[in-house]
Amino acid sequence: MENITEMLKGVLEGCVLEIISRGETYGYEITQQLRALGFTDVVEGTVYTITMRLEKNNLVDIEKKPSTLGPPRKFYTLNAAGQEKLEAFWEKWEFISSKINELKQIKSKGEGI
Amino acid sequence: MENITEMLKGVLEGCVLEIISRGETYGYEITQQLRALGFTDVVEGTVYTITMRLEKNNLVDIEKKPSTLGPPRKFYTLNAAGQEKLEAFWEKWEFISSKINELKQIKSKGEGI
DNA sequence: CGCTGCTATTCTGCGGTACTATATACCAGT
DNA sequence: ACTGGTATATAGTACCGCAGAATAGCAGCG
Repeated sequence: MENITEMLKGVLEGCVLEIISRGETYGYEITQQLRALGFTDVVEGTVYTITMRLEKNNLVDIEKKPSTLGPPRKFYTLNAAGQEKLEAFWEKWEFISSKINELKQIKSKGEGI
Repeated sequence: MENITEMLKGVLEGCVLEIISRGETYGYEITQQLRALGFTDVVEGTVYTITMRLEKNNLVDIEKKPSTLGPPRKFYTLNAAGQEKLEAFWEKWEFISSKINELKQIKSKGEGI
């Protein structure tokens, strides 16, 4: 999918929160999971800026662990604030999603508002 | 709904395209339709920047008509390029929407990817 | 040992988008 | 004259995802 970057704004962070909420994980793995999901063009740098933001806003706890496959990994887990943020994300998504689909349905029915 | 602004990026333009596609309309009316849809915090300035962008990218045709209720209105209609852009928007929306809902379903099922 | 390749984090600057706030214009009602 | 609704226009700000590169650690190969 080409050029979806603008539509990912505000959405990608929510995805990262959701992925972290499923269990302790680190930046590189998050990137790969996003790619597996279908967002194939997501690069490490993008995820990094998001995790940095989560750190800055105190939404995650951090633990550094050594790896046999390279440099040490920074593992993230959601804290209480992060959980709240995640729930807020899903509420916002529900809201916007329903509104857009409403608009789309009106489209298919060919009616005005 | 509070602070959904970041998640509206890239989406709002698509909504405006869709609204215009239903028939000739102008900035102020578009704003009101978006509010009626549920995006209550959208203001004229925001819509204006979008319509300006549509103009700049040659996605709309413009016709100025007098109004008895105030200054003249600038009516917009989609041209061929605008129609294409609109279709591309819905495709992107379908894509992202399905991916996010997939993530959400995994969430509710409590499974990993 | 030097090279390549994979894993993994970090840093910086950029472009695009919505929002804020304000100015301007026109008309109707009081 | 003044307020309020309609309507377009503009400058400035904040935020987010992305590109691109640097750095680090380990394994395998010739």
